[in-house]
Amino acid sequence: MRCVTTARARADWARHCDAAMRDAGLRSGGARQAVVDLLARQDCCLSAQEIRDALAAQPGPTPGMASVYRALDTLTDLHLVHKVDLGDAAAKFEPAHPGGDHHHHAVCRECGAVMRIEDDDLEQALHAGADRIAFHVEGHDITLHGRCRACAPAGHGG
Amino acid sequence: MRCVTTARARADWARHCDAAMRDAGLRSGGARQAVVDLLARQDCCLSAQEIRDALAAQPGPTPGMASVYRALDTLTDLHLVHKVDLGDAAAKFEPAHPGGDHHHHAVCRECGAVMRIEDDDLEQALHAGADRIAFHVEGHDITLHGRCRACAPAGHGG
DNA sequence: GTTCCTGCAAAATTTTTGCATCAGT
DNA sequence: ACTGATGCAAAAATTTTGCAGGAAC
Repeated sequence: MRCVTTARARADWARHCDAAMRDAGLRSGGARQAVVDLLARQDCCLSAQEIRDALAAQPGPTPGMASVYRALDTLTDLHLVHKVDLGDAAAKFEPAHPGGDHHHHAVCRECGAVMRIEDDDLEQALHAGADRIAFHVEGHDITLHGRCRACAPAGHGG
Repeated sequence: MRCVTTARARADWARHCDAAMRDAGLRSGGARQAVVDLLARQDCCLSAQEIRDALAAQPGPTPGMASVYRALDTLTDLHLVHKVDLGDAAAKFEPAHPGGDHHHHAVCRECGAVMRIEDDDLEQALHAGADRIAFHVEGHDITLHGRCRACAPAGHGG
C-alpha cells in the first residue's frame, strides 16, 4: 500500500495551484500562498487550526484564522483542496491532486490517528455501484472507523 | 434498490432501544423517549435541529435542544443511534438497526436531498479491503456527492 | 489607482456544560 | 428519598462576516 504522496506529486500540485489561481484572476497574497505551500508538504489532511499552528511555527508572518479559512474556502471552490469531515469537531483539508492520489481515511478511535486508505477494488465497486442508482455521482468520501495497528487488541489486528 | 426501512424493523429498533436503555439503568424520561419514538419513524438521518423541530410540531411538550443532544449522545454511546456527518454544518443522526439496515448516503449538491445507498458489492469490497490494511476496522461511512435524478443535467443521469 | 487580500474583532452556528428543578424507581 | 432526566441559560468551539488598511496588478 502506498502511504505517502510523492515529492513529484507535491510539486505538481503546488504548480497546479499557482496556475489555477492565476487563471482565476486571484492575486498572490501572503496568507493564501502560505496555506498552499504548507498543504503541498502534507501527506494527509489538516484542520484549519493545525494549518494555522503550523504556519505560526515556521518563520514569517502568521496569518489570522479568518485568512486561513478564506484561503481554504477559495481553494476548495477551485477544486484545489478537498474538505474532509472525519467526524471530529473540526473539518480537515488536504490537497486535491488533479491527476490522481485519490485516497480515503481511517480514523483510530483510540489515539485519533488518521491513515490514508487507497484501494482500487473499492473504487471500482464504488463506480460500478454508482451506475446502478438514480444519482449522478461526482465525488465520494469513505471513512473507516476502528483501531490502528498500535491500538488494536492483540490477535485482532488486521 | 430498497429505499425504506420496514415497519417491522422500526418497531424492532424501538423495542431494542427500550430494552438497551432499561438494561443500561437509564430511566424512561420524556425527552429521550420522544427522540427515540421520532427516530423510529425515520427512514434516514435527521439533524438535532430537525429532530427538535419535528418534536415541536407534534403534540406534547417540546424538549430543549440540550435534552435532544444529550439523548442523542446517550443513544450513540449505546450504539443505538449512528451519527452521520454529511459535510453540512450540523451532524445528523439515524437509528442503528442491530440486525441490518446498513446503508450509506448520497447528498445532492443542488437541492441538498439525502438518499439512502445500499450496495452489497460495495460492502464486500470494503470488507475485503479492510483485511488488507494494518487497521482493525469496526465501522465505516460512505458519502456520495453529486446530483440527484431531479437535479442531474439531462443525458447525464445515472 | 483600483481591486483584491489580510488581519482583527464581532457575529453566527453548532454543541456542551452548570445548575436548579422535576420525575422515575 | 435518592438518583437520574430535563430545561434554561451561559459557555465553548468552530466558522463566517464587516470593516479598515495594505499589497498586487
